[in-house]
Amino acid sequence: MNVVDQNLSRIEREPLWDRAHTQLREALLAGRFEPGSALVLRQLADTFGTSITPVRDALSRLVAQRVLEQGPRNSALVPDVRANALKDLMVVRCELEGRAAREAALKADAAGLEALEALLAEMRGMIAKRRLDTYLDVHRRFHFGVYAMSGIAILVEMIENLWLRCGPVLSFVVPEYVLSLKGTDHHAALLAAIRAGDGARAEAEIIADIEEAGRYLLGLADTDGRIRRAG
Amino acid sequence: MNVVDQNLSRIEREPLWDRAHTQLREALLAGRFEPGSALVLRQLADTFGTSITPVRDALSRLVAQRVLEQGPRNSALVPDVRANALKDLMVVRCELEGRAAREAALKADAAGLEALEALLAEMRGMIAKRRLDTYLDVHRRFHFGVYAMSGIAILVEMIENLWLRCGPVLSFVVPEYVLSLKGTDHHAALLAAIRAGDGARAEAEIIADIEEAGRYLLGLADTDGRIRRAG
DNA sequence: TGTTGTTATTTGTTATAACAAACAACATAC
DNA sequence: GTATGTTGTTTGTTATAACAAATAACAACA
Repeated sequence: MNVVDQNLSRIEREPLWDRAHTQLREALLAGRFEPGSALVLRQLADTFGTSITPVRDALSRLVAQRVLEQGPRNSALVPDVRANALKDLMVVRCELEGRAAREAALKADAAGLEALEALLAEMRGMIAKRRLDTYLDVHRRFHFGVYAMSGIAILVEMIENLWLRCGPVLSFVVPEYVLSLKGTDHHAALLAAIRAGDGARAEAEIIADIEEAGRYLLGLADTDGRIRRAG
Repeated sequence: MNVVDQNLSRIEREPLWDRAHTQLREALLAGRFEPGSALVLRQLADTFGTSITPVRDALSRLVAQRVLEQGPRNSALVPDVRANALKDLMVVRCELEGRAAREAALKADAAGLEALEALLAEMRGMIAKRRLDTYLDVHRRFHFGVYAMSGIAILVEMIENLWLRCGPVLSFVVPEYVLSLKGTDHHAALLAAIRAGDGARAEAEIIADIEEAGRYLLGLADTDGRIRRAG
């Protein structure tokens, strides 16, 4: 078997548990599962059209990654991120993403800066055109573009995990929030700081960005600490 | 079935995959697997006396936690932590453990401080009596005692993962290293800073502790970046 | 000698069935 | 009426077999 065939078969023969893993992750992020509800093996197997084996595999991985919670009887629960948990997640995010931004400022190269600039412009365009559904995606690429610039793979990986654990809550920042931001564009300031090689300022900007969004989300919480979509 | 029986059955009926997961984790930490080697399902199933199903479950969880690496054909590989990877791990450890120490200084209570003091004394005693095999265990309890004091569960959990990912390398700090430390006792200084409520100093001490051990381990690396036991 | 094709073995993946604990609904006894 | 026991259902766990891809060993051929 030659190299071409190898690549072909590698693409078309993605394991079923991998597919299930990805689909579950996306559904989580999109908020298609009710927080606190249990994910049932046979039920998911039906919707995926597979046996329970790959589903069980995907769920156990998700639980191991703390993306899902472990309920009684080793069942997998959709995490319900309350105000308290979100606050803790934000603390760790500030710490890790702050460090990543600081490192990025030290290691920035021309090509990387240009790519980030393009993403920033794209974000601006989407806000201007009110394309808020796709804004989040570009926003995510911008953030992780910065983190990847740190050159520390483990750091990026752990930040990805944190974003996943914030769950659908992260998507709540649109649409109201983004539009309400007039003066402070932390993203632009972050990029400027990185370009200037100013690690401390880059860290401060990303932390400001995270904390601002965090305060907004926490403001959405009711007395139980449950966070509801603003729209 | 009454409550007593429930608890009994809950204890004696730990899932097989959980057992395998724990045993594999401990073996990893103890360095009983050769770095870079593949963990084979049927082989491990034989040694555990089970079918491959629970073993597969345990391995997939370990890979999801990044404690094991994912090799070709979705096989699970024993990670071989080289100098480069260790350096990155240390960066993230400094960031997270530094923050945890800082928070601990703000939230310390009398009972917790007393417990930490006892652990510190125990560590001193073990060094004095050259009981270096059990030293590491107390050392670990001291560190995580501090982190737990932060009150941020997510932070503690992520630090645990980092320690696991450092793998057997962490155990290399004994015996030579600990005995070579004369003047600087970062652990005592850390505890003093926490007692004084001085978060910045607590963070500085834990970072110094991590970086000192890191420098020692990096000094053990050969030209390939492979780290070998000093003893 | 070096390359190629074939076969046997290894090894992860998936479906399936048997199983056991937990849960819910319902009936029975006091 | 409340408590208790029974039964059926749900649901995660485990063993097993069939499967497919990769690898290794080896034979055949140029």
